Amino acid sequence: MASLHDSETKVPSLYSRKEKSLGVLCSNFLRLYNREGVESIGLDNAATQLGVERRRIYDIVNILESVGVLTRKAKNQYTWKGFKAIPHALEELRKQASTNDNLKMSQYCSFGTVVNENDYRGPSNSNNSNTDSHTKTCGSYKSDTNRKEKSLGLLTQNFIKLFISSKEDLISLDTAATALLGDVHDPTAMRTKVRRLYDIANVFSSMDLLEKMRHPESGKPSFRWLGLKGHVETKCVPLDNTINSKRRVFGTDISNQDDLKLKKQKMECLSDWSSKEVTVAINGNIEIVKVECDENLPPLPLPQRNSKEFVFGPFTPVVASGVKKSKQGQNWENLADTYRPQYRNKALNDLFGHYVEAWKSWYVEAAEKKHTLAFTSKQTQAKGLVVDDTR
DNA sequence: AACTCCCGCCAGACA
DNA sequence: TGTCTGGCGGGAGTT
Repeated sequence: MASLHDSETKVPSLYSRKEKSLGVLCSNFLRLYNREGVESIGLDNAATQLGVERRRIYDIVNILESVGVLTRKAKNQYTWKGFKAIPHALEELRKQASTNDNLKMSQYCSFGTVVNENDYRGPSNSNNSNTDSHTKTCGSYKSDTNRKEKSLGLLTQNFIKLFISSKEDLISLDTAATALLGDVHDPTAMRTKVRRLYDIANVFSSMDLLEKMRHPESGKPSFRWLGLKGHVETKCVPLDNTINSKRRVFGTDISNQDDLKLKKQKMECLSDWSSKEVTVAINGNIEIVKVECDENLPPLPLPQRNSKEFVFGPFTPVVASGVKKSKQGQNWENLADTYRPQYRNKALNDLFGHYVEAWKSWYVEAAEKKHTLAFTSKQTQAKGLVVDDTR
């Protein structure tokens, strides 16, 4: 019996699963709050503004909190710290990963014992004394600890630590789940853990902290840690070839050299985040550029305000190949004809392409009409002359 | 078929 | 007791 939910009877709906993804939600969240003047975030407000359920906001907030982007202030209230807080949070994680006695750094770390009441004081408080309500007094501590051990925030931090301390550059979520679960061989637990890792990975991917690709050997979907520096470099696509972007197309291969280079970067990400200079690709050349890394660190999802070379955020267009920086007196019509920004966001790219095509066809149509009009007016003029002639 | 991950139930914490 | 928080896994969409 066909139901309304049968695919055959489904009207082409406007519903898009992708539009509801945590990654997209995170991008929207950051666009909403990652700007000057934002200090406090209300969860209700966020949910309303973004048009999503509160439950989804908790997911985003917990993940962002674990990398220091915001901190819990009170019930329903968070303090916006911004991306400038990420370096410090990651440095803390790196320290924890390197000093924690419980960490067993074999091929992958076992994080099953990372958490104890001393280690985990809530996602964001690696740097504070934590008077937060997350820290409970003895009464509910035992049961709470168990809950905390499984929290998304902690899982996020351990996930990051896994990348930091792992010898592997690419880690599949299965591998990560196994490492994070310890010796548990429960398929249900595995599936649950992988689900959560997908959530985290989507958020980090949208922030360009993480990159998804296929493992060259196993062919399995895997993730590569980019970090902030990787982020900056990833954003700066060599102008001579957009395909050379560090952001690979899903499933493409990685050369060993790339692997080595990026692995090196991975560690540099953590030590150099406070650096005032970063390496960027400008017009195909690698250049050192000064940046304000602290309070003036450019907001991630917003287009760069000062530098033309920096490209931040998933919606920022990437300069197409062969297009040099605009010179004075440039032929803008030619530029419009040859230059099409390559939006990283496929939807935007498609949309832009659509508008370009529409504009072109409109232009052609208009030109034709103009031509026809001129032609017919000439004809009528000529006819008029003829008529006059016949008069 | 495997991968991906949205969605919302529901239990525990909190006011 | 009502509300907030968020772990969890079913199952639908995507590849």
